[in-house]
Amino acid sequence: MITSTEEDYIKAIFNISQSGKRELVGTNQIAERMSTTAASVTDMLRKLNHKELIVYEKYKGVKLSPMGTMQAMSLLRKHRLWESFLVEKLDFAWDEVHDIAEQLEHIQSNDLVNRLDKYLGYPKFDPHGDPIPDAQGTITIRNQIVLSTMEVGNGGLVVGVKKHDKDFLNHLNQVGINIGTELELTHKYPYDQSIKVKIDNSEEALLSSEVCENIYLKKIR
Amino acid sequence: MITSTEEDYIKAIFNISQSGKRELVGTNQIAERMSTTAASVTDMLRKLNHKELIVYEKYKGVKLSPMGTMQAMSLLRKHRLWESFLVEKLDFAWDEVHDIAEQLEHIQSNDLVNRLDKYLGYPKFDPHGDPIPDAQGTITIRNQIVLSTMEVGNGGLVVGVKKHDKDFLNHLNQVGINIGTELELTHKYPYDQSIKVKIDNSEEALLSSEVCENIYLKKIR
DNA sequence: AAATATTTTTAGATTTGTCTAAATTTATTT
DNA sequence: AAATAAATTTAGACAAATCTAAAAATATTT
Ligand SMILES: [Mn+2]
Ligand SMILES: [Mn+2]
Ligand SMILES: [Mn+2]
Ligand SMILES: [Mn+2]
Repeated sequence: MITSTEEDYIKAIFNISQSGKRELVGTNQIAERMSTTAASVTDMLRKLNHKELIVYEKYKGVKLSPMGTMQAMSLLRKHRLWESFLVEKLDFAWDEVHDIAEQLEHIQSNDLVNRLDKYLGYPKFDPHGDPIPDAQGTITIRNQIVLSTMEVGNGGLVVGVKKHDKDFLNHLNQVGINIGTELELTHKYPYDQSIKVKIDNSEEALLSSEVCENIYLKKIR
Repeated sequence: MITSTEEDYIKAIFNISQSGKRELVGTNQIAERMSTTAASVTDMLRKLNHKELIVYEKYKGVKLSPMGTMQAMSLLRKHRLWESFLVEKLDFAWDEVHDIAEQLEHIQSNDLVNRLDKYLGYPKFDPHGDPIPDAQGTITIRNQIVLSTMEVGNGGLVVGVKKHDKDFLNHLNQVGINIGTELELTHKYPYDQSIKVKIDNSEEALLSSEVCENIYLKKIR
């Protein structure tokens, strides 16, 4: 048995190790992600280690064990399937679903998640373009580049976003960018790394480097 | 803020006071329903009383306050809408949904439950025939009688069941009774209050008094 | 009305997840 | 390499929800 608090820690460890470069995740990183104290994290790490969900050496840092990784996949699967349900079936916007999915992912029932998967038509990606692990925990990998690394003159389709917070997604809504939007890079300003893009072959928009670093594209030319 | 444990106690108090005759609910009744000890219940009653969700006098028993009743309605609404979703959309059987809904009812989001309601087409009753409170907490009352009180020669449509446990619902499945099934009472055995019914105008079945006391009918003649 | 039985509450512990403050270890500077 | 800074762990405490055993209140029986 794993508690939903433990599940949240597992997910935090997975997310941090995905986004960062180092293999081992630090106590303070987890504390910041979970909005808690380093002391609380140490307590929990001891517990997760005892349950063999993580590999942990005092002062060295932590990584998920094979069992922990499976748990993380199961959680991502549930989180992303529920987000897909909320957007596809209940007409939520992509910036409204994260907090609700954060609760729904803890519902315990394998039957439920598999039926939900079937009901949604076995989607491969969630409303933010993140891959949905299948029932075996396997993830579809997609060819994608970060917008900030693209050259002037090239273009692509928006397939995902790196950040999921309301403020960022809302900004994209305002600019007119969503999953599936076509972008063509028309100009780069070296001074602050901001860029100009043509959106769906019509209006142009200026995007800050902050924004460019958080948008994934599938190149089309 | 109300915790999901508190929510479960509120629901237990509501359910007990509905099924029983007395207005006030006792500590032991709650303890049995919640599979916990009387001491734990007393602790929680003090807490719920402090939050003004119940009206509580030491040793006297307890009832829901107006605020507590509202909370109970909100919970029933969520529980029953989720059960409807599981059966209508995910093809669960009516005897498989209770435990999952027991978890889903604690998800916090008014927007979610109202969108779910709309998505399901504003159903008035759940898969067990229980009324679903609307967004204002109002319940549709239905004309129904308990099968055990019906006279020989009369008939009706099954509109609900009093118990929700797997074993009981499974038994009904085996006999061929579900919501909407037509029953005609053909014989009563005074010895043990068991009865014979004609199901959907074809086969006959024998039902024990235990079963008859837990089936609600809408009389058709 | 007294004795007995039942129900309910209190007292004192336990587990889980959390916190602050202090101590320890590791990393970085000088 | 010593000093300083940063990261991490330990110590000790707290709130929530639970438990067992004992005490107190209420209900029932004689
Ligand atoms: Mn999310
Ligand atoms: Mn997502
Ligand atoms: Mn139910
Ligand atoms: Mn029901």
